[in-house]
Amino acid sequence: MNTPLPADVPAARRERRKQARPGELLAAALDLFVEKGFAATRSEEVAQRAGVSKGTLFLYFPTKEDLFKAVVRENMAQTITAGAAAAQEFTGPASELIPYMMHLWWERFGSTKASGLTKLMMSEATNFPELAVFYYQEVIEPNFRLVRSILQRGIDSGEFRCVDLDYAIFSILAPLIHLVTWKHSMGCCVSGDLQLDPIKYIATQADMVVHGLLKRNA
Amino acid sequence: MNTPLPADVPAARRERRKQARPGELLAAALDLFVEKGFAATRSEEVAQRAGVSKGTLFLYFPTKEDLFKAVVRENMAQTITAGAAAAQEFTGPASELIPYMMHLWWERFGSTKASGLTKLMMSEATNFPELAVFYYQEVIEPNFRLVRSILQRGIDSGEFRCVDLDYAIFSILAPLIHLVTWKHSMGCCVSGDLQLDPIKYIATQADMVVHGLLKRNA
DNA sequence: TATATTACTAACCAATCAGTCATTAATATA
DNA sequence: TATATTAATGACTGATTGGTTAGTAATATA
Repeated sequence: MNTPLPADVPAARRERRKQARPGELLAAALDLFVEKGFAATRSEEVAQRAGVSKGTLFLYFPTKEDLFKAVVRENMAQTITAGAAAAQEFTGPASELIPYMMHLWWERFGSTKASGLTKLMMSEATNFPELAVFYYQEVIEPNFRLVRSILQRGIDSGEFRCVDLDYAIFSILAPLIHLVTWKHSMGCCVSGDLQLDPIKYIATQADMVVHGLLKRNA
Repeated sequence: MNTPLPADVPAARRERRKQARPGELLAAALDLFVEKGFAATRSEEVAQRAGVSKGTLFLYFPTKEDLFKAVVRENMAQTITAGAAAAQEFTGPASELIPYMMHLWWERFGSTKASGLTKLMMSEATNFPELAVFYYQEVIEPNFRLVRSILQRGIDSGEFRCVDLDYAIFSILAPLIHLVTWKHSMGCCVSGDLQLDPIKYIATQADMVVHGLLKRNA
């Protein structure tokens, strides 16, 4: 009866910050989608983590799907072009460009939270076909082109064997994709014995693919 | 009022087949889980496809999670040991064993419906940690051992360079996993231009990794 | 044919959760 | 200070769906 109400504990003041909300919601959604997947993430949780009510979330993103799409779009825009520029500037032989680019990729993308989107897209592709197409055009295809151009460079310079580029690119990409995919799936569960060192993993894979590409000195 | 009931159209007779149900339910669940993912698959759909009511499904599998676990266990048991036997019997050099095993893997597993479980486990690992551990122990770890032994064979015979086995195995495994993962995710959506020929893909990857492993003839 | 057993069903329940909307309060403006 | 505007809330809803159970009918047995 007489128990006083929690008084006016600030209890999260009701702030009006129209500018900041979308970004904060997207960041919270990225965290949770990566951590729990799309279906298992409750929209109220996203709102909570962003420090707003569920109503506010739907004020900025009409549906959960729209939120998901915005998360993917948001976090893919930047990293795409940066790599191409780095490759352009590199002046050494292709056999050194490959390990360089692979390490750069890890540093700029693989080791960041955004790499969780790789697994996320894989998991949800069939449930969001249009988004998968977007992701393919905006992320995958550009990466294919970049890797293809690097291989072409090595072939043109006479370093590399003449391989079918459309298939050889996966010797570089598959190990990288596998690394981040593992990190965000099995890697969380079997914390046991087999801990991979990402740097060593990439160094090994780069070495292997370069050896695989180099012409054999007769 | 007088509209006659649908008479006694057979309308799916009510059969009692205790023996056959579990297998049929597992088959239906495999189809749907692979096609739509765990969360997006409705248990009633599974029952329907198996030709029974939802109640019957829960008669044989107490929860949806149990059904999922049973599907994974069911479809992983066989394929594991077959590969090891094939490797044992092979008598040629390791450089030929690798492409042989990779093609065999495609024929026996990659091209079958069961390969969808690879992607499924990846997607659901964090939601089913215990199942992920099971999958790791029963599927992944044995495969690691098999590939490691193949590489060891090539090193022992003097064909291959001395590489770190725990990392080199991914030069073989990552491209294979990537192939089936792609097939069951992006592959469904971007039916467009880039159609990979699995056989050629595997041949290319095998060639690349063998080149990467072989000692360079001075 | 009569009775007992149980595989199977379908209607049902309870919980979950995406999305809504009337209300509230923080700011802008007069 | 008074009024208008709108960002933010949270209680609510409607639809979905995992799981239950009382009852039904197919088989076994006598």
